[in-house]
Amino acid sequence: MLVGTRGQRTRQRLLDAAAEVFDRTSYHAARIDDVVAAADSSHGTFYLYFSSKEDLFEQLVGEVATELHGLIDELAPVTNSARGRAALRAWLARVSEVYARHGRVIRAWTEADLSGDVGPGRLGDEVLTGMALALTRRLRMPKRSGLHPTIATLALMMMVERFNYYAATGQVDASPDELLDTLTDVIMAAAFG
Amino acid sequence: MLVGTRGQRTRQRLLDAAAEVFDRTSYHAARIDDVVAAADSSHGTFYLYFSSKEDLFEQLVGEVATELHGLIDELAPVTNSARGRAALRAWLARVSEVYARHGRVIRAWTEADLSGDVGPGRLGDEVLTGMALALTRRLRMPKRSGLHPTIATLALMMMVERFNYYAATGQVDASPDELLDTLTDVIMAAAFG
Amino acid sequence: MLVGTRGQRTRQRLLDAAAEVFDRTSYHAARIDDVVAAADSSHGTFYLYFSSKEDLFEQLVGEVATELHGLIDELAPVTNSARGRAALRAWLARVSEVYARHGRVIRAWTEADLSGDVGPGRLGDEVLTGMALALTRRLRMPKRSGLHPTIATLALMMMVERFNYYAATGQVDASPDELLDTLTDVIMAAAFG
Amino acid sequence: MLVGTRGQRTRQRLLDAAAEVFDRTSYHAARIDDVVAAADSSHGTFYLYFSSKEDLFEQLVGEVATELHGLIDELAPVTNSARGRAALRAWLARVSEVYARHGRVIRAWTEADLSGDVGPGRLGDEVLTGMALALTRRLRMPKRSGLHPTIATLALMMMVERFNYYAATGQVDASPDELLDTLTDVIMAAAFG
DNA sequence: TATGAATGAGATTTCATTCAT
DNA sequence: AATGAATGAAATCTCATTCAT
Repeated sequence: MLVGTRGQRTRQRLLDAAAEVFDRTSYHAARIDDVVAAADSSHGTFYLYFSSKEDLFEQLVGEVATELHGLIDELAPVTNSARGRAALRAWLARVSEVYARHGRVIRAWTEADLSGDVGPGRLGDEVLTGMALALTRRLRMPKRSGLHPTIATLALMMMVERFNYYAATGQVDASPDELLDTLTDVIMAAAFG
Repeated sequence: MLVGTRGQRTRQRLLDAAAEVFDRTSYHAARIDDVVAAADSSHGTFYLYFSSKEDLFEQLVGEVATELHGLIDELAPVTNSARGRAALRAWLARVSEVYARHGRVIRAWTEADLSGDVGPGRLGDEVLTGMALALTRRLRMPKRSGLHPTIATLALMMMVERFNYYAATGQVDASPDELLDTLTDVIMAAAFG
Repeated sequence: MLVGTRGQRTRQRLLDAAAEVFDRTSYHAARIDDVVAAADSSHGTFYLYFSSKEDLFEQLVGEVATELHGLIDELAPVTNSARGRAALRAWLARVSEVYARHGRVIRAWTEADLSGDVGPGRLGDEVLTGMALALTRRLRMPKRSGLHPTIATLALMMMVERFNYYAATGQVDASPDELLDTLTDVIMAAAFG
Repeated sequence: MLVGTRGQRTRQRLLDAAAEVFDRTSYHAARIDDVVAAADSSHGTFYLYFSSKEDLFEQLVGEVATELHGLIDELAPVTNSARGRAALRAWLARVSEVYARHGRVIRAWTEADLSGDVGPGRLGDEVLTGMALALTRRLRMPKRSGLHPTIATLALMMMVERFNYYAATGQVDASPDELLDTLTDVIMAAAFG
């Protein structure tokens, strides 16, 4: 379904094409030429909507980062109960869903050289830390567990992130349900024993 | 300590310089020019020892991959006991130590576009799967745990890998001991409750 | 005061905007984009009134060239007398006035690459030579002065042109009166000693 | 006669070719492609010696500006005498000689868009003002002449500059001697009557 | 009469690789 | 064994002009 003015549709076509090209190759290997060819557009048009290749990438990543960031506050309290487990699993499902939908972009994001100060920053820095913090707040770990709360949840979120990343890029041989169950189980087991 | 013939020392200087440059920037952003400048050498000399930029990278990564691969068989059985915990922690320490020593190269390896068939392949494919397999074999999880053995250990290894990666690149605010304790605790808790 | 049909007003808006943009930058650096933005118009509209960027420039310069050309015949005879001096000064004042009013366009004209056969030609070729000729005819230099009549007046007109140019673009630190007096004095002194 | 290392000769070949191309066309119309073709070199080589097209131009202009600047202090006192006239003429001859040798570059310099703060600056600003100052100091004008000393000499230097410029670019129909005599005569007449 | 999205030829610049010394 | 000048294919980016609305 095409929406928006002609310009907006052209811009979206370029974004979609870029996502596809970044996926096929990588941020550095992708050429503007490939993107405009995939979008059936032209160089001139490209620079009408993006000031540079880097700008295109940032706009692309920006969308995904915003979506992931929005998940941070959506985790319900997770207690050692069937209800708690369900809440955690549902949240992980939402995370997975974002990865499934934007896997190609996240892949390029992870691989891109964004070590400079500009750009959306590394995946692990803001979004990952934010999600780990959500887990820290919501996961009602018993005191006696002996786990360092913030470090342990950060580690667990890294597991979640990496696993979804590999799953989204087809490098893990497991069904979505197995994946979700396993992640949920590991986190519940780590938190509540 | 300088060893080897003049040629061997020159080759090593280039390898060291490449590691430094890859760390400062990234595989794609790094130029031969930067490498030879850092090594106080010249373009001509570079191509005496490496057939291409990719060849340089492969030789660099090869050393680390070999070392990580060697760790696969060194994990002792991990039972739900103080001894089992100690064995796991010791192994994780060795993994961390490799990351600490070669973090810059692993970082470039992870970020590089090696999706083609050439090169040492992705970190997750061979080495990570191999280490997960080792964990599967050595971690004596009770049947009743409900965890899917291979998938769960793969997830845990992803956690280990990512955490060490972030730690090696200075992006995690935790001491080496805290890091190791946390990883060990989470794995023990996940496996034995 | 807005005059003419809507179309004529639009054309004038574009001409005014072009004069402003040429002044800010230069003929080559000025982009159609800048002109239509300054005129609050659009690319499509621009090409309704001008067939090309060069056409715009020619129309712009044409006005000024016509005006300067008209001055050629307006110089009264200049004798070695107060009246002669006054005639010369009045004429120079008119030249200065044109420069003051159209300085920005003349500046672009002077700097533009119009070495081709098209366009209004170089400032020095037609207009400047014509004005020098007027000076030659009107300046009643005594035979004994030893000056080569046509070459000397050409040189003096170059002085006039350059000085007005620098003055119009604010690069000379002198009042209009000082400027006129100096030019008049130099020419009178050169011609009559 | 080719001198210097291979690199220095290549750089000089590129500078010479650039002077030729700037002359044939103009700064803006000249393409790197033309320059390297004229120098029988390549794009890569070009950027070995110049960081950009602008840099090339600045290096080219720098040489000429330095040479012109060097003339500032070489003017001997000019009194109302045959000796003074000879001193002035000799100095003007040196100025003309620089214009004859570097006319093509000065032409490009004058036409180039150097209104920004970077670059060697406009011809009139430093060099021209400097030469006018030299004239002010050296030209022993009688008090009673009524001329404004600094403004009048600035005007005269503008005449000198423009005239040499047109002569160097073949737009004036006069022999070098006529040119020099005329400029000398006009300045002497203006200063001493 | 006006618009502005689209175009594409052509410009500048980069960098892995070669080769004469 | 080492050098570094030279290369050129290929990348990014610009902008005068066109055209559908």
